[in-house]
Amino acid sequence: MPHHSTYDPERHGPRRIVGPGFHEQVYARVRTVPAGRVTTYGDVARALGSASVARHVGFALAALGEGRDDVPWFRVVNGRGRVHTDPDAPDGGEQRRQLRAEGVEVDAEGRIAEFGALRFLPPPAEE
DNA sequence: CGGCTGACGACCT
DNA sequence: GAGGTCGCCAGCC
Repeated sequence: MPHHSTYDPERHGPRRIVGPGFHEQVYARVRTVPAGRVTTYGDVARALGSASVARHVGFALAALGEGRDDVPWFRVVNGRGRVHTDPDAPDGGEQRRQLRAEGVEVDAEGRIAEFGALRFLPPPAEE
């Protein structure tokens, strides 16, 4: 252990909650988000037991291939209610298109309208 | 086996 | 606002 760590369990949750099969656990939590609602990377991380793995939630979703339509990845946005950037897409990209298709308003900046009301917290994962 | 890649979030300047 | 640091690590080559 580093004798001088900035790690704070109050803020980050327990260490080393990520393990083999982590991606599948992420996918299972994301599947709990109903159509027309959104959640955040951090919310999924907390549902899995540790806020500090929000980044890995993103990694897991990034690892989804084209052929993985059983995971509604597009319902996951960042903690400020914005979709992950689709820089070169004139229409805002696939995520916005999919969200709009289920009635979620997304502005030109990628912001979700009524984010607070649409935000869905995935239930905690079971052991 | 080692090295690299990768969709965040909280806090700081 | 914008930018940097650091917390976190599986999966794939």
